[in-house]
Amino acid sequence: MGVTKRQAAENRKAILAASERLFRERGVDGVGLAELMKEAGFTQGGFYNHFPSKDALAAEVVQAAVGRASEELAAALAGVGDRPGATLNQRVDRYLSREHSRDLEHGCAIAGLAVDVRRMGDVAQRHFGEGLSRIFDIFGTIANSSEKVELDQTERRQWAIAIYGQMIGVLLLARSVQSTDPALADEILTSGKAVLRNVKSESESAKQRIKAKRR
Amino acid sequence: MGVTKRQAAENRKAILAASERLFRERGVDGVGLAELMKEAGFTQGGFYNHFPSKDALAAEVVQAAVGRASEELAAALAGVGDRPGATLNQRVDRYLSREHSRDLEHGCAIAGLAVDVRRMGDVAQRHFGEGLSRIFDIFGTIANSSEKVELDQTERRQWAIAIYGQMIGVLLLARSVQSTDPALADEILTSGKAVLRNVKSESESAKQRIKAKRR
DNA sequence: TGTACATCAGTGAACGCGCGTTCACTGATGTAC
DNA sequence: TGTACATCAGTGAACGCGCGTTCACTGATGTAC
Repeated sequence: MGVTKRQAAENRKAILAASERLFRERGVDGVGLAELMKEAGFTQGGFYNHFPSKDALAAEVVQAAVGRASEELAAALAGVGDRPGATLNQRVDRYLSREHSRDLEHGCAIAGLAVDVRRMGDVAQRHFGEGLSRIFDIFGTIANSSEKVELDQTERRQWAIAIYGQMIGVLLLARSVQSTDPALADEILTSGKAVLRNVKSESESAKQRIKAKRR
Repeated sequence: MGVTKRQAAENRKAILAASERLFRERGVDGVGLAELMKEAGFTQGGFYNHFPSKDALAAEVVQAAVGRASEELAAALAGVGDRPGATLNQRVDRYLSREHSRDLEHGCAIAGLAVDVRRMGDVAQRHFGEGLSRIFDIFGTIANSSEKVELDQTERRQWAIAIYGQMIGVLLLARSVQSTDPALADEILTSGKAVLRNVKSESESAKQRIKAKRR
């Protein structure tokens, strides 16, 4: 229909954004290209002007989503961005909030894509792994906010992996039942928050153990 | 072809078993009925002699899988079954082992189905929720194996939810990258085990916090 | 700056294919007498 | 116990449908002169 290059680039972004929403909600196999293009505001045939295949789209969606996730985390922990200086406790409370649990489309990209990425192509999975590894490093910078035990970078990563894993596991369990048993979902979130409360002290024993294991 | 009632019942079980394997590996949307029936040793048309729809099959697969999971857990913790008296540490080590991480078809049903069940019908999701809740209660019985802090049944559930959530989250993160970055997958599993080592002491602070919150 | 033409993002129909489901048919099993 | 018939698990072809992908076409944008 004739469109400026700038407009075409924006349309491409619209397709990526629509795809991410739909893929998170229903999985890559759960959405067809026709619906996906309609959601972005276009007709089916135009898809291949922007992406060589559905698989390539999925890979780019993953790359963009985890890239954004790691940037947002870095910004939040640096005290800049729209939520400056959020403490770890606040982060946990928000992460395990009912709102985040129910917002599949915009929530944590790692939790939203972790299982599905296993069924995407290798390129998507590599992008995911790179983002995940970055996030572990960034998240690990919180570890030394308690002074009782100081961890080096490798140890901080171990700590980050275990705590981040716990947050994701609790979130995914809550999501798995929230539409048919919201009370159970709430109980799961609340229990996770109770145990993760004051993560600094919670993780002191974890830190001790990491230290002990490395000697 | 004419088959005894006993044989027909066994064939039905074969369809369920094949479906569970394929659904865990590729998701319900990732497998067609033709392939599924072939895997079970039959032709496509016979499917509807056993199940009213693919959706009903998925629901029954979930029910059977989580039912078996909770029974096995109960048996293991009671010190009977083929792995009598396994300590919690041993359980964690096995749960976060490379072998369990790579055995998608036969491993923990909760971890294997948690995300997919969200996209199945309500019946499947309700079966999952019931099994999950049962597992929390059973798993919670380990909580009092340390004598420092005694928890009542409600508190033990909170503890179980958080620890089980951590195990599942770490496992799912490892699985998400294991085919393209096995080293990262191993690092995730190892980190999870390091932090969960001696879960009794790890969870002492969690228990303290649960107690403190309830007063 | 104005004209002529190539580019290429968009449309919408079509492709072959596999999907979930239905159906007519087969023939050993299971039942009624 | 033996015969006649109903049942129903299994087969394999067919149904309409939506899938990912391809294609001919359109027409404003972008470029060459």
